[in-house]
Amino acid sequence: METLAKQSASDVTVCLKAVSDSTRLLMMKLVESNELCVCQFVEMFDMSQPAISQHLRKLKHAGLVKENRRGQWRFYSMNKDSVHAPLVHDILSHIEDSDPQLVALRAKEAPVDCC
Amino acid sequence: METLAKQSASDVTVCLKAVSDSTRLLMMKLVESNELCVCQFVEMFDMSQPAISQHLRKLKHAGLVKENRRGQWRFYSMNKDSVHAPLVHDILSHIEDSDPQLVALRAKEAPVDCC
DNA sequence: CTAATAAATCAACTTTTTTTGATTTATTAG
DNA sequence: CTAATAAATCAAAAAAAGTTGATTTATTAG
Repeated sequence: METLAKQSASDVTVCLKAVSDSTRLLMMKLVESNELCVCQFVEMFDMSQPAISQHLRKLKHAGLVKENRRGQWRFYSMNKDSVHAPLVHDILSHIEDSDPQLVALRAKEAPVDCC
Repeated sequence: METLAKQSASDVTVCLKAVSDSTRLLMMKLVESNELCVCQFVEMFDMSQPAISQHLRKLKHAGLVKENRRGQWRFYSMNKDSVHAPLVHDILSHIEDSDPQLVALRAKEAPVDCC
């Protein structure tokens, strides 16, 4: 539990709304330690590209992830400078590493040039 | 941050969905230290009785609150025995006590026989 | 320049969530 | 028992969120 950097209830709500969807919650868990590109998310979650982009847009809008363009790819990683970062970190710490969904996703992690 | 009692990602999602609404998030904050009845919530949030009941139903369904009947009133308080309790506690700890919405709600806290 | 690829955006559609008004259930007081 | 009050439930309406297919933008490779 982060004791510093408390936020307003409405800021906390913004963060919770961004993360209260299982796709986006898992995205945050994956991106906590990794940088992933859109095409990798598409492969891992087996979802359409626009659907993945919309989820990433929500996370980016809430300031939870940052975008990094390299070549034709856009990489996403956790924005550790966000006001929400301590809260997100706390939330993610409640997910067990042995979680079956998470394990399955990581097993499907393809190389960047997957697409 | 609770280090014990980790949960599956889908359990965490259930908890986050319950709490990712500003009314319900504030309800949890109020109920963390207090026991409140439906009519008090109605007064404080200035919402219809069925709307309040539906929010409480969601929180109860997720196991976040427990109901206590006394006379014609039903009191709600945080369910500290829930698997989600440590996560909820962590989330609530990110809300500043000086939060204007929270302060306004507490100022409106009426006695139990308000209705 | 042209073709190919990655990913954003957009509008339409679908699904889920929230709110409302009406009704029902349950408890208390007379 | 009857009247009054608290709060749940229900079905319908409204609002918000998620998904899809098509299109656009941008970058890279030839």
